[in-house]
Amino acid sequence: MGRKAGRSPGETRRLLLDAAGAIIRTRGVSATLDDIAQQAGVSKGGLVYHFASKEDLIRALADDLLQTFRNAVESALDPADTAPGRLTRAYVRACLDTSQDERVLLETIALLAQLITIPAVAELARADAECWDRELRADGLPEEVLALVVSAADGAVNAPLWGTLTRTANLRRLEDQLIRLTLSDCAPPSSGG
Amino acid sequence: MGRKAGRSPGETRRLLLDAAGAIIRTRGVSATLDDIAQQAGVSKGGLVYHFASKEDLIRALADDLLQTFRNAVESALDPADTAPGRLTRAYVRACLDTSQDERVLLETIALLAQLITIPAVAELARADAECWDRELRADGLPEEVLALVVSAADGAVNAPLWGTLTRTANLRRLEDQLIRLTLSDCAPPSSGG
DNA sequence: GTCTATACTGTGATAGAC
DNA sequence: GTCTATCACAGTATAGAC
Repeated sequence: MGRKAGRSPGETRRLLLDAAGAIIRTRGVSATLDDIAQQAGVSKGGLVYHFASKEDLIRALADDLLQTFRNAVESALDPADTAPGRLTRAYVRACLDTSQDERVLLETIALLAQLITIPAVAELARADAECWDRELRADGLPEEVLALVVSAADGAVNAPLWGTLTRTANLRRLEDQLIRLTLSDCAPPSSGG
Repeated sequence: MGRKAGRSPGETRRLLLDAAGAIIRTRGVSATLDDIAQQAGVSKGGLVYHFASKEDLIRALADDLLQTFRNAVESALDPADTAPGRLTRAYVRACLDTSQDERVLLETIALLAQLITIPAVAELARADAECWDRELRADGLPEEVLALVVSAADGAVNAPLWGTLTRTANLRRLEDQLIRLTLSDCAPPSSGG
């Protein structure tokens, strides 16, 4: 039995991670390792070689997704924006971004919510949330504004999780409202664009 | 084998539902039917008699939790409040309610997020979300205010899902902010209680 | 009609062949 | 380093006691 693969271990890992994301998005966390391995073009044993257990695979996938979100926020940072609330505005833009085809980020969150079932992932998410809390608090915004804006952004991101169908136009308007809230304590929500 | 139980079928069902909630809260959706049955004091076969499959059990549990939230909002309705946004304010109060011991509601949401893994539950949640959307839109609030307030409330409810530890004082302040937003288009978030 | 006991099926995990 | 063979156990289905 056994064969050497025509690719590097790192490539196989990424292949398996992407396959896991695709399969679990469709069939939920109860998707079998067989299915995931097949999607990646390796055997089940091959998968288990790279990820000691299903939990290990899912934990790595969650880590990958958390990092993807962090990258999205970083990309949303406006270099010209140096005012207090700079990071918060990037956070809002990343959360409500509708430019990506098929709302990749929203799907990512929905997938993450599935993974969070696993205790190891929950712990990962907790540490990540704590990190965000620290960074956002240091962003220079009044606490009340920060709490309101971040809660709303989080709510919008979580909406698809609960089956709420959010239309692009509504997300854009909410994004504008939230950005305005970070720029002044009292932005009239009724004069929205 | 077999025995008549010293209780009605309905009581057994509720016993099993409560047990499922308790066990799944602790061990996740991967909790075994054996564990749940044992917690309820019946055999695994007995459980399967009342709920044809694990999916069926989880679907019933989700339905029960959705109804619990709906009841919470109804209880939060202020009889003296007849102004536009009446339902929205109850929704906010129910979402941010910290009076219940151990934040039962927040735990309920976290549990629901676990259950939503199952496709049948996702469909249930979608229908429920659509229902809320319809009712809240008919609540007489400007669309921009509604979207902002509901998103923020949803975000606060979902926060524990992501491991964010929300302190009671912060939730109270956010609740005040959101209620004020439903009463005027421009409530200064900085004068919070 | 309700339930217990138990056998069946398929999944995740492991040991070891190549 | 990769994969096959196999094991242990969870979810499901069924038989039959009350």
